[in-house]
Amino acid sequence: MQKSGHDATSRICLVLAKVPEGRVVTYGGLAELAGLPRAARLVGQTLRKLPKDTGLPWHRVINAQGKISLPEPAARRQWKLLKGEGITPINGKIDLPRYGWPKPDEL
DNA sequence: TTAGTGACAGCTC
DNA sequence: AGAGCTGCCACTA
Repeated sequence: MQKSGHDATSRICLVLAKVPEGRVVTYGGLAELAGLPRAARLVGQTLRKLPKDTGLPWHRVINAQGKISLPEPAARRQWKLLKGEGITPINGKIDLPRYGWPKPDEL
């Protein structure tokens, strides 16, 4: 959303916007889908800057461990949003193989 | 232009 | 299984 459309930020937002409800994507995965392999950290920085009124599903982004990477206050909100979409943590973690996106095939 | 930083990931102990 | 260390990429000062 800023300059043109070939900025890392823009591409990340574009891919993020494609993440369907009830699914989640890892930082690394999102980076890769955005054409920025190994740039997981950049995704974090980018998401962090997103305005709060953004329509992007920022809450569907979690780390490769299936956990929230945000600091406490925000972490709770993210969990709540995820649960609101039907995503329930198992043992405090999200089952990526199950909720991960994209998914080549639906069971 | 160089150095420092971060909402990560992967490997090792 | 959990904690720690290192690597990586793009961004900001």
